[in-house]
Amino acid sequence: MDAARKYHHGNLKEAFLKAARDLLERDGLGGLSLRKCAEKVGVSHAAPKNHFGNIAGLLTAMVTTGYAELAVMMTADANTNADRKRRRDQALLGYVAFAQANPALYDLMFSRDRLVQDDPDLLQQVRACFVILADCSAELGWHHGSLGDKTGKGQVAMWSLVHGYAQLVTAGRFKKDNMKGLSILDILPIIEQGGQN
Amino acid sequence: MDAARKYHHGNLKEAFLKAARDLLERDGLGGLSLRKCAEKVGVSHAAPKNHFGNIAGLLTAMVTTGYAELAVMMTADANTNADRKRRRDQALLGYVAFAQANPALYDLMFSRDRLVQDDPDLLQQVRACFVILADCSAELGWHHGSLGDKTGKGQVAMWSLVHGYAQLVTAGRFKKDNMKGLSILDILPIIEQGGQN
DNA sequence: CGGAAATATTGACACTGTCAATATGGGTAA
DNA sequence: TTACCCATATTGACAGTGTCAATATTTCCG
Repeated sequence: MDAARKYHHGNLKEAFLKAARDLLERDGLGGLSLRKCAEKVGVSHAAPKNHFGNIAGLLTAMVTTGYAELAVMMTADANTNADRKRRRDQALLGYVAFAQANPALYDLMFSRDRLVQDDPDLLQQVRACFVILADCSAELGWHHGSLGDKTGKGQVAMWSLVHGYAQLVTAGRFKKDNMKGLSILDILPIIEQGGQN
Repeated sequence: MDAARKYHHGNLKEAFLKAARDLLERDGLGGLSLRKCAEKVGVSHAAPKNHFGNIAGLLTAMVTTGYAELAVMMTADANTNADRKRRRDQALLGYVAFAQANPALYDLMFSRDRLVQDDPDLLQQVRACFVILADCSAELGWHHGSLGDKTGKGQVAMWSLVHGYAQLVTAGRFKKDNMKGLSILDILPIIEQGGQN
């Protein structure tokens, strides 16, 4: 039997996730509800309970796929033979591009009280993204950061900078004329040794 | 007549803001509702409408006071004769301290779809905080940033770094052993020229 | 004093998440 | 095939939510 038609409806879980994703980016988090998802998919209002338990479970599952996509965006051209600096730049550009393409989802990915914070799948995907970022900080010219860095300063700085930049950009906080054209790569040199590039 | 007893109830607006603030930090954003605020204050469930219009108005007013408090935290000892570097450090420490003391409120202060984004009072308080941060970036040794900087790179980098750090810290994202003891001042040298201090 | 305006209450409505009870269908062992 | 079990889905109900219109109450001010 077709794996996509294994249940009464089919892959209802994935259908819910897709519906929720659409509603989230179209109407924002306030426009997303379990009942709207169910109606959009064409099932009863209580159907999500079987697959996600409650709304936190649905949001957590959706956010988990978000982190997976974020990792993909950061490593999209890692198979090319680009040099390390170019791969690092691509990862950071991919990070910001993901946030800009999915602003409401990105916000939700850092929400504290709407998710199941200790969900194993979620934690795994978060860690995967962090590892990629840690590699980026290791490839900077900082005298602090490296992959084997015991202080962790490089990772904390890189994680903070790119997350803060992504969140503020998607929130429209950089609208002044002298900030409008900047990208993450424009401000990255500031955090390298002496702004050497 | 007493200004605090000018209306039927008294300063109901401020009473609502205080109740909302308490509920927010106690039960999180999910535990905050207009009706709970009204019950906590001792008035009817529709009373908030007269003062805030809707719940977005209440949250916006609360967030606006949050930005005002953030500005105070950043400039707490500005009247002392501390040197510029010390004032800059105090501003950044105050910023992070505010976020850690009010994690749920800090999150809400950067929410996109629960606030009235174009509220004049809100925009004014946000700008006031940004100006203080811009001063901090100007007092760094960067060859890019200064108050008269036309590129804005220094301000964007500083704003991104401290916001990202504050949000990630309050979200508990820096729990690995090599990150636990770090403060914003520990990672700040990384973004200065050559990490000279 | 008396009307006007600000402020607060009441009642209603649609919408939400969640739960218990029930129904439906597929998978599987006999 | 048949009969059963269990995963899956529906139904109906409930408390809680924000918002609104209509009404009531208090304060302000000419």
